[in-house]
Amino acid sequence: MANFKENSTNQFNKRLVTTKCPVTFIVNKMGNRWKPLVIRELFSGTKRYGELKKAIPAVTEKMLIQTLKELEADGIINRKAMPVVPPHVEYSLTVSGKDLEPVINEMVKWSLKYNTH
Amino acid sequence: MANFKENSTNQFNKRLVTTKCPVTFIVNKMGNRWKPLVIRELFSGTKRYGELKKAIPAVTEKMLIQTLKELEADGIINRKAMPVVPPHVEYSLTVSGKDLEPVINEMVKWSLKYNTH
DNA sequence: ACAAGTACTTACCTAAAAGTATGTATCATG
DNA sequence: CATGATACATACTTTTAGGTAAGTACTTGT
Repeated sequence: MANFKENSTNQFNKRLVTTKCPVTFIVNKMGNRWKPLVIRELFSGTKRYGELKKAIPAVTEKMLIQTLKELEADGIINRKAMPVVPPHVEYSLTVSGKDLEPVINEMVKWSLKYNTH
Repeated sequence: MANFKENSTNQFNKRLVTTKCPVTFIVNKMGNRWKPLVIRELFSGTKRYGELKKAIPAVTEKMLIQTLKELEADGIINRKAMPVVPPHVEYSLTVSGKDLEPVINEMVKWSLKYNTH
């Protein structure tokens, strides 16, 4: 019965790298599967939940909500819920979210140059 | 017994996002836990395997090798093995690897601005 | 009474990423 | 003949990101 201590090491390393490496820091904020697509949608302005869902058909509701919650918790998007029924919720980029544009532009430039599909 | 087809969906979505989203494309190439650290070391010039290991103490040999293999397979680094004993292997950035510098600079800029540890 | 519409929520599950522990090849040197 | 030095390799294990399936809340319209 091997005495595994992987859990602590894994979490320790994750935290270590996230706090010490700025690249990993930003990747954690916007590098998951659906985050870039959501951010991209919001670059063109405020969107409702249903609009985001329609714009990104492959994402499940669970993953979309989860993605939105994380982006909100990280201060990248704003969530504005209208107290009406049926519900009406609007998502938009915060200042730091809009500030991702030059970063993403550089990333896209590199990808277009080196992705020879 | 639920008829799970997650595997195919997961892989399908991964492929979909990687091919359609340039941000995900580049994140897949250099966004794993240890890749940015290795790339950063190589920005300052060619390094031996042992030097990389010493410069990044937290990484295990397995993960370092795996990281180097992937970076090599993706054309981001070069591996030059000298046929001597004990072995002498040198790693360096390729053109596309060096081309990551402006991208990484933008990423670092954003992180330093918004990481209020 | 019940369906429609919108934005979620939750319990459960799988595959992929990361980590552990240990072993390998080769030659020079003491 | 065993040890050191260097750069890996491999079998196994855990954590986590992502996915499935199904349900909830609230009100208006029929």
